[in-house]
Amino acid sequence: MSDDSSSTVTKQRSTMGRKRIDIKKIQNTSSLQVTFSKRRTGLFRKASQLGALCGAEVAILVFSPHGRPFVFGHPSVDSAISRLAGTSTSAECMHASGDDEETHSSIVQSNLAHSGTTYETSPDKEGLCLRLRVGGGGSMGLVKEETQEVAEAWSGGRGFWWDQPTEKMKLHELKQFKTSLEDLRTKVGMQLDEMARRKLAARDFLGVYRNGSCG
Amino acid sequence: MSDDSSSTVTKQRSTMGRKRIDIKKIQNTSSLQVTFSKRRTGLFRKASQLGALCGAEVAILVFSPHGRPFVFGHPSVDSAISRLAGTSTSAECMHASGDDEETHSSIVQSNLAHSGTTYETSPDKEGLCLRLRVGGGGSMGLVKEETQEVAEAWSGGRGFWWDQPTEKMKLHELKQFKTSLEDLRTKVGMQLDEMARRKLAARDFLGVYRNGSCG
DNA sequence: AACTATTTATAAG
DNA sequence: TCTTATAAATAGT
Repeated sequence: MSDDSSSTVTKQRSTMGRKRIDIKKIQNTSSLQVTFSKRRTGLFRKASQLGALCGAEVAILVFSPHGRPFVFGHPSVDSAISRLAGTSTSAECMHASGDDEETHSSIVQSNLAHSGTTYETSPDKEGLCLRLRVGGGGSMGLVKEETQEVAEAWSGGRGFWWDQPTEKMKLHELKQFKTSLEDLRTKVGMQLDEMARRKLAARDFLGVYRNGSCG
Repeated sequence: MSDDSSSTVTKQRSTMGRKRIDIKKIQNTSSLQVTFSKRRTGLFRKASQLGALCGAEVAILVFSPHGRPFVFGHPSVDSAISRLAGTSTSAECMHASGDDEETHSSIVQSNLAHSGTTYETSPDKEGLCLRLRVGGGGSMGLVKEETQEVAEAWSGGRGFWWDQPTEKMKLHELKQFKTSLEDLRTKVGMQLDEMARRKLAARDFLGVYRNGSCG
């Protein structure tokens, strides 16, 4: 607006700006990687916002085209899926558990990939660290060692600790994840039973009232 | 630009436009619901785009603040999580399986909630329906019944079929989901073993070369 | 990784 | 649900 206006100096745009793209598989390998990276980040950001704004439980699993797994959970990496499982069983209980002591502000993100484990937290980084310490129950004798590595990474000062290649923490995460999955599977199984039970109950109900006045 | 310009008629803006918001829990119940709905839709859209653009496998679980579960999977509802599990085992196999016959164009969405099971597809609704027919293997003798209900819902014409209260299909989905989870758990367990194995290998490697010239 | 023109998502109404 | 003004995400460089 406030430039010299009528000059003929056609100022070169530094970029062509964003272009519209078709939503179909990107063929160029390098741009695919860039896009995947950007969009996965964006997806996780959106998920964390959904969790924070609405108090929703969110879990995302993404496998990159190369096969690397990425996991996102709100409100925390090691509890999101299990909490999700916990609330998934019965809708009746959910209203209550959905609102209690949510750590809405925490944004947690985990890459289980070879590229290294990553976590991000907004405010309560210490809370996350603590959570990691408390961790999986430690019956495998590795938890302490992992915790140590986490702690060291934290106190490192320069560079974010999630940039450290922490093989041990990846193991830790996977253990958590596995446990959570087992829990979730159990809960889903219970819900199946519950639904089967209700179906039978409904059948009985319909049987009893099939000539009744409740229609 | 081309309106009567110098008139003093200050045209009322129909809206104040979008406003910036803090990412913290929305207190107003109704706006929370609206926001949850919009943003969950947006999240699923982003996920489907990520899947389509990059050939990534994506699974999302969301529990609304009210406790209703929503599931998204790419490339399809009943296969996404299991495919995810299938590709999660070894990175080597993934590159291959990531590219074959992806139904990138399909956007599939499922609500397991009481509000009724919902699916959405962009182009290949019939493909989805077919997929549902082929479904879980049917050793429980319920699949056929479920399929029937799906088919009926489809042919209903007016109103989207996912508005139908299809208790049976929810059962179907849950079965699929449970199976997928079992598979995924198994695969995660295998990956744990794999990582443990690699760690030992690395230790051996480091042991062998601890005095070598590779540093 | 940073930049920016543009598209896309979405808060309000 | 529909619209609109604006914020936010992101494609291409």
